[in-house]
Amino acid sequence: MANGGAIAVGERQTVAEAVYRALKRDITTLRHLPGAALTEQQLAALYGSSRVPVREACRRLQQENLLIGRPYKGYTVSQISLKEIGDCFDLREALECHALELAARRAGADDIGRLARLAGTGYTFHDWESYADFLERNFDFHIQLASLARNQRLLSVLRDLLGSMQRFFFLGLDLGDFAAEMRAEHEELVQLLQTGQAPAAVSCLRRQIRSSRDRILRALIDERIDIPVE
Amino acid sequence: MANGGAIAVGERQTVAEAVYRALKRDITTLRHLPGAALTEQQLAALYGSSRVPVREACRRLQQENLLIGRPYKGYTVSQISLKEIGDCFDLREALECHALELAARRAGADDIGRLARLAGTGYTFHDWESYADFLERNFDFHIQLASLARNQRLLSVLRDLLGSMQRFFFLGLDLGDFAAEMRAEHEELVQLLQTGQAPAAVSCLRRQIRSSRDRILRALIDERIDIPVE
DNA sequence: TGATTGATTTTTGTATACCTTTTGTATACG
DNA sequence: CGTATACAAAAGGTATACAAAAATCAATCA
Repeated sequence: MANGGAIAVGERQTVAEAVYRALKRDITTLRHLPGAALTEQQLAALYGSSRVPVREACRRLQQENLLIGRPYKGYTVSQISLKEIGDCFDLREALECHALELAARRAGADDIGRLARLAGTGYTFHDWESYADFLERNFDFHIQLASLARNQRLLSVLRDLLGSMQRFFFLGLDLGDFAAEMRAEHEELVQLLQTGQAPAAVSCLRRQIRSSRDRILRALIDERIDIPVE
Repeated sequence: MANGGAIAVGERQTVAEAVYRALKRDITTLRHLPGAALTEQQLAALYGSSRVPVREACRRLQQENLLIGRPYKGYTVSQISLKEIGDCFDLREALECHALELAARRAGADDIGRLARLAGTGYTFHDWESYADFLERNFDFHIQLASLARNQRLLSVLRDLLGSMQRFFFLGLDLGDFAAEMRAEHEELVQLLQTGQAPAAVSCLRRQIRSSRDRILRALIDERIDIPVE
């Protein structure tokens, strides 16, 4: 389930919320490419509303670092740079590993069971539709993992961070078939948690996050995708 | 905030930005108490604008966890609970300590010098005006510290987090005179950094953050301030 | 020829009016 | 007496119109 923001599940669907979701989806699935220039009017026409809900959506995405708005100039989809990928993964590692350390002390067996059910997901290589689906499940897995720590604030920060990193993964998925690899990683992690090996689980997670970063970077280099260093 | 809400020189100031700053200041200085109900109309009248800029400010503060808004219902100033204080300090410790570990590897001498200049600040006990000033400088100190890590994303997350924690400190300052203590802590930290003792600096920072949390919690208990557990 | 200035255009910023949703209340009905 | 329903009040949600700021471009002057 997407619900990327800190919004309650049963929330009423307002136009602003719909535009936010649609725009975020189009950014993370690279329909709006990094660096693309967007104006409120264009977006209002594209998503079929007036400027007001569009504006609200843009402001939210701006705060999530997916859009950059400049006064009286319009919005630009954030660039993906090597440095930004590195920064995000570094922060992610710190947050998730810390969460997992807490989780090992606080989580119950049923919590871990719920996690296990989210672990076994994959995707079909070159099936563009299945990417979005997989990324959503992968997102849920990591959020569920972090929620074991029972720290709402940490969870909300991680939600935003992972949300803004989705498009990195989207880039990576199409450049190599990692479905089996990632699935195995998830299951290994769950196994370690279920058998109570907390420190091993943390270093396992750390290893996985780093290899996830390296997969993306390697794929970018191999395919000669040209993205700015900084 | 440092200049009492006056317009910074050379800085672009829209009405929405002004309302945002003013409202945030009034929330962090406890002029709007936790749990207070606010409506867009009230705020528009209070800050002298129409509902549109107020709305934008409220959305930003909502995303920063200072306001809670429910569709068609209005806004509520976020409650301060013991659990939330704990969560925030825990997250802060993870973020700042991680930043400091990176900083020790990446910072130059001039960076640390800039930090040293921000360390030596205090406040006057029971001088309400000096609290806001001190908190602003303290904020700058910790942001400057984290910026040594050269991770923009981490910095931006920490900014939001510390911003939403300001009112905790505001509560704490009025309940005890910690000016000298905090100043000494800052200077000890700078000293360790200048002499290149990275691991000692990290554990020093960790100790300081925990004692900051304990000061606040102890003050709340001593003064029999009644805040919800969760 | 180059720079400067002023009009024009583009785009966001703000105010206002109106719509939708929610909630509370009063009244009628079982 | 309780419940249901309808209506009204309150609040945010949305659309539209207009203002203000910034960029652009052309015309003019040194």
